[in-house]
Amino acid sequence: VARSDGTERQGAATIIDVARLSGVSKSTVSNVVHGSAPVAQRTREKVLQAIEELGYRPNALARDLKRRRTATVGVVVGDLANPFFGELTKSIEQRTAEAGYAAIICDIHSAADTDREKVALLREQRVAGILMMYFGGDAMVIEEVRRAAVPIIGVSVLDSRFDCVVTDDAKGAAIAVDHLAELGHQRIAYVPGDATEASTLAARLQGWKRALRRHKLRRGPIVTMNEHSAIKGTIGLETALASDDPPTAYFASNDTTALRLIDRLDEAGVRVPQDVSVVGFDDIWIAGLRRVGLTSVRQPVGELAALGVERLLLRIAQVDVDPDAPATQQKLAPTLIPRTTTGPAG
Amino acid sequence: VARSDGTERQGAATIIDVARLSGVSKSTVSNVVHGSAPVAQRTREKVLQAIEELGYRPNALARDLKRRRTATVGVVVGDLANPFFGELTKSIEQRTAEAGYAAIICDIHSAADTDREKVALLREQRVAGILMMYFGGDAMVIEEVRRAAVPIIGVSVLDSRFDCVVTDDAKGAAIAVDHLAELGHQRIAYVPGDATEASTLAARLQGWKRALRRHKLRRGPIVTMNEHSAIKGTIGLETALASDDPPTAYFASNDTTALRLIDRLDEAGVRVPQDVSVVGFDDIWIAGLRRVGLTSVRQPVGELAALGVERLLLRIAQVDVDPDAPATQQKLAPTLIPRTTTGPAG
DNA sequence: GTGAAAGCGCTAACAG
DNA sequence: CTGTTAGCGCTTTCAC
Repeated sequence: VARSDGTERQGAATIIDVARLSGVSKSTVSNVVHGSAPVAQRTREKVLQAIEELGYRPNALARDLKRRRTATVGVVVGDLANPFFGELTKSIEQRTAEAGYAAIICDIHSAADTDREKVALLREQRVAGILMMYFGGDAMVIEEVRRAAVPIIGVSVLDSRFDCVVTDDAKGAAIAVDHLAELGHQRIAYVPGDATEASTLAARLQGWKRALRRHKLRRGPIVTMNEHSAIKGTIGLETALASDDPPTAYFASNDTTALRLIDRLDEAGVRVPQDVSVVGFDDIWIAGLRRVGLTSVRQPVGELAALGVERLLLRIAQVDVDPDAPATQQKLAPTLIPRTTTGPAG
Repeated sequence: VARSDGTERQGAATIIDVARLSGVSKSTVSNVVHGSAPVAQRTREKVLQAIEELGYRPNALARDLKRRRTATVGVVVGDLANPFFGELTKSIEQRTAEAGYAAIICDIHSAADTDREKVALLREQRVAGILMMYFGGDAMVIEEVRRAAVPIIGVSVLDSRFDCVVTDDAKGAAIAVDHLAELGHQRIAYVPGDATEASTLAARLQGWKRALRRHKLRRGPIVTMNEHSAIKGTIGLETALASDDPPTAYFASNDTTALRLIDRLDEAGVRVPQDVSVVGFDDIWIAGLRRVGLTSVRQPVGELAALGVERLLLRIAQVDVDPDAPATQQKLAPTLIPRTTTGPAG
């Protein structure tokens, strides 16, 4: 970008550069850019041409600083590489983009990355709101957003302290167990996956327990795929298989876990579905492939994203009016998609 | 946040609020926050306490506006829901976060979302640099970033006009064809997937053609899974299967396409690998499941992300020194992972 | 060690 | 219709 003194401008053109080149004032430029006030046709053209010539783009930093609000939202996700969260994040990004918001996405890569730090970062960026697909439960996070009056919405995360849009996980677990019980299974294990968010994990566990009780079935074991996670009350897969009374069905907390479980079962020579049945949760697209054929509980991904973003936008709009409106919880209905990894109890 | 006049403060606390509460000046607060100048122990403590009390977070907008540079990068991705890009994006976000940058992620959801618009948006946000995992080839994009001196790096995208870090796609295609040729296949089809980025698609097509020639094999058909994409020179799967001389092997441009292809083959009663072999590209984790067992060309995802981000940081550091340094291209070696979807030609 | 002052680029009254 | 002005919250010399 050449300047009148012949030197190259440092950095990008500013509104002043445009004003100078077109011989008008900053305000007029601002008016043609935003259409906030009527501008004479001839003036507008001159300004537009100057903008074109200089490759001018308004500086969002300056605009937002002045306006005291940004058109940016923060998105916190536990694992983008998990296809379920990949799809959900994509869908969320689409909705926010449509609403004119840029999305700063933060993945929680390890224990070193805490949601608390991510939220602090997002606050510094003055995001208009935050969508959480992962929440560790830290009260400081709640405190931080509350005092700053930054709306926060849990998507596929349930916490009574903020608005949430979730699948009815307990019900999802229940319909999975119903399906298995109808097939005659008596010993149904639960397989929590570490790829699942904590509150979600708990709700599905709860749903599994209740459904077993409802069907008057003994509670099956909680089987973990992760050797080092020696959580009490849990047993490893080998132990489960070697027991006197091994499970004939496994309900996994999500599809990636179900898929890894089936792989281990295949490896161990346990036939699915002849010997044991497996049902997953999420219904990621891979589950639908013939060779996979995973029976799964489908979550309405698109709705989750749409309602989560809608709620966030609502909160953003009302933040000055009623920042302390009570938290709302929306639970969407899941659907069982029976496929070929479940069959009659042997 | 209570103010001295008893009212609630609007919005977040500023550096001035902190200064007032601790009885010092803005500069001193700034100094304790950044350690940019020595501050007396007692003063520092007072300031720190005020910060704590007010829940003060520096406003990144104001800081960046003043500094004339942000700690934000833009990431443009074609399809986050594709597991390959999910993994790659996750890995990239991790690297940028480690380097202290926030990532604004833009997915190209449809033809209505152009990379050009996304780049314009990112420029307005004054991102320090852009990572492109999708590029439509629009010259305006190049022009836009060039004149604004915003570094841009293609990751898994190849274009001579900017720095790129890619897998050697032609070589990947070649080793896939080599594998098939060794198994005795003579008629090898190419299956482009619309989930693959254009330059990548072209490179793999090129590699396939060359390898066939090298093996002195006739060029097989280009088979499309997408009925409406009646690109000339392409045939539908049904047509391919019904031909006098059907392919005995298919090389798909990526794993999701390969997986969908196998599903269609299964549906049509064509056995894989007994009747035909299929090899994919990317080696997403699903490919490794026993029930899937997809032979695939592995891309070094972690390296792609690491080198891409490294290169971007380098460019950002040098942007004032040498903004016009020539574009560099790094090609990483792919590896063939043979599994069970490929076998000897019948 | 600490404070005062000058902007960064922009918007939004308010005059003219 | 168009220009002037006063900041948004922060960093960064430069005095004291």
